[in-house]
Amino acid sequence: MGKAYNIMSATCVSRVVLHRIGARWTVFIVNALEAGPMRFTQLKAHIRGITPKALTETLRALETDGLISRTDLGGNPPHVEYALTDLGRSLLVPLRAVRQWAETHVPEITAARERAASR
Amino acid sequence: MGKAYNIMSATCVSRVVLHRIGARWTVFIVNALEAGPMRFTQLKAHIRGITPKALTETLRALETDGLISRTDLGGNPPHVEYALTDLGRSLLVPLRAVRQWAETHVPEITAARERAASR
DNA sequence: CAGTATCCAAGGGGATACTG
DNA sequence: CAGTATCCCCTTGGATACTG
Repeated sequence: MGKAYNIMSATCVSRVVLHRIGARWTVFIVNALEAGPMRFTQLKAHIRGITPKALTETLRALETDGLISRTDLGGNPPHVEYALTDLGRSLLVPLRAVRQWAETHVPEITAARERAASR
Repeated sequence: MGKAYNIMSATCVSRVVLHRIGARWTVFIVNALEAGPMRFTQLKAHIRGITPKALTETLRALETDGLISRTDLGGNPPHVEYALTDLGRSLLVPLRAVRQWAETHVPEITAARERAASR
């Protein structure tokens, strides 16, 4: 790993990033926001199966790390918009690399699993 | 996402890959094996803090997906070697992209967290 | 609309001890 | 050496209902 960071540390940022990316809903949200800002309910509708609780938690986590922004436009009924920050948008690059890899190697992974299952 | 795969599916391979990468010990093992094959105890010593249970589980999972190979060389005491497969080695590429991103953006993430914490 | 509040189940992961 | 076997905790995440 990079000499400046200790990958074994629980607080190592690489680790945290990996973990956040691997979290249940992160990529869905980041991906949804790639097209532009979205409101809470829009996201909930777009990401089928997510509960408000999970959506809130993931949004807060992403906001904490500066990957998305939350803008309260006030009014009644409320109007809140979530958007990718520049930092969040830059994350799309490595994310695409992973997805690319995953899609390229689906056959190999599937084959490996079937081999493992039939044993 | 790629048109051929349904990312919302629980069994979507992209999802599983992300999850596996994000798992606690995966990157440690993959990274350790980059230098060459290793034995169980070598890995355990190299990856400080890992318990035999966690090591076994992660190795099995990686083997199931065809990312590493397990070779029993027999004998007594036993001699088992783990190595990256070609597939596993290819995973190093997107993994490096993520790490690169993480290390590049450490300052921004840290700053965002401190901003979030002081509120 | 944009969330909170609860409750609950599953399992990931750690600590420790033991074995073929 | 290369694992198993337990036990236990605690976080993640789902379901459901409610609110300013």
